[in-house]
Amino acid sequence: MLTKKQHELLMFIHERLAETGISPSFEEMKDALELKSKSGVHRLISALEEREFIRRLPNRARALEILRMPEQTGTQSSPVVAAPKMMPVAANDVLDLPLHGRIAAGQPIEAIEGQESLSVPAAFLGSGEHYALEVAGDSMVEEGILDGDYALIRKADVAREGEIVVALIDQSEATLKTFRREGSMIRLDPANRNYEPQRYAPEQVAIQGKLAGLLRRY
Amino acid sequence: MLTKKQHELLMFIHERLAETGISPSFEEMKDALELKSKSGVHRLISALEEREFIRRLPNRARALEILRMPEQTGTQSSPVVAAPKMMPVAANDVLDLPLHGRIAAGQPIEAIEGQESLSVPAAFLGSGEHYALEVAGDSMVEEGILDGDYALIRKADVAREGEIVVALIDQSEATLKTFRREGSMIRLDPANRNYEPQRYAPEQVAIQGKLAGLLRRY
DNA sequence: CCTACACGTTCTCCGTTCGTTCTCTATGAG
DNA sequence: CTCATAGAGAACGAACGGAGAACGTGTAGG
Repeated sequence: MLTKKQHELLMFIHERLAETGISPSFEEMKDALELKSKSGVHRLISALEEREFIRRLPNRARALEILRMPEQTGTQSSPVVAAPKMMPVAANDVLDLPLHGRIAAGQPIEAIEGQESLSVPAAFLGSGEHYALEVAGDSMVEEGILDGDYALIRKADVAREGEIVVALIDQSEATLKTFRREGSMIRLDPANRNYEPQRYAPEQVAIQGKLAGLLRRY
Repeated sequence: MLTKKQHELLMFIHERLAETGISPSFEEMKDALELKSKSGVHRLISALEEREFIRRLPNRARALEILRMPEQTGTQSSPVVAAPKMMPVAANDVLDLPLHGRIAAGQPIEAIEGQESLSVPAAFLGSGEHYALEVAGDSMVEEGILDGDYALIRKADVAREGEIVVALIDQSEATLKTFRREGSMIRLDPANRNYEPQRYAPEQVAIQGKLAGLLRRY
């Protein structure tokens, strides 16, 4: 799927993201690959984007996001049937997302007994690994996320400004909030006037995924 | 399904991908199969592609991707030709709902050219006939229904107090609103302070369905 | 508001790698 | 025999990757 340089660059980005949470600039990638010009980096990035390994916001600085890593990472969780070996999803299929529990403002995710799951058309999600959470509480009502909705979450450990994320605070409480940076701090904004934004040091916050979709039943 | 050479090549690609995450070039495959020309490789690759074992980006270097492996993993159902017989909906299936268009407050449904459709897990809907509409506008934001969401509608011609319905007014304008009665009149309530409830005589209003679900993509 | 700075984007030029296509030949199955 | 599969070899063009420079765009500071 990838050429050596593309692979090398992807690894570098992944490393940086894991370490600092900030994506490298073109300049930094240029140095890391020992190039003397950014144009090559640009082409590599475009190739990775085309192949859906990364995503980015055009004209935004350091706005890279990794969607998946090449092969290896046996992270796939096909819990129901004895997993074969993570085929890339045939585009027209249904995915059974594991329903990990309920998520509320300020409470840990309640584990759901008996591993339920939720079927979603694969075409509805991007690539990457996903899971589902039932939303509890009204902290995101102003974003149209209501109590009882099912949030479809794409696993990720970094987030960009303004994205809605599942964040684990102090390794104990998981919450669904809008992610923002404020200086060196991280701010998690609810979408409900009755609740206050919360500020944390980066070490306190672990991103567990980003909101990728929403299902509601009436 | 595969000839010996095709199988051999597939195995080689799979191995390389698992080990390095980088797909082999034609040159490398040529060597691995102990050929002296790339043309044979090309034909093998084409055969594998045709049989849907691999996928690739045309004219891109090292852009191979394995879709499945031969035999064992009987999980795959040849996606294209499959399923001529599944009339009764197996509970774990996807339904393709016709996407009839966009619906806004106060405008007729815009027909969508080219009959798109939206896949939804059958389990997610109750019984009955359904279709989908894309929501336009913000008239239902306070119910958590946002611009761009997909509303899943169950066909119906009557509604009960408080249900959210697709209503056709004077045979011309379709709108998504909460259904209420007020004396002998019908009142359609938006969920947005900026808009006013509207009152109609029963003859003016034809119910076209009730809101049964909602999908949103982020 | 304006300016500077940091970054991303695009272009041209060049050499290398890689995929594509064509022609001609060989072999085994039915 | 014919047909499908497979191989050799060569010619060609497209994509890849690198260098260097110029140009845009967002953000922050004065």
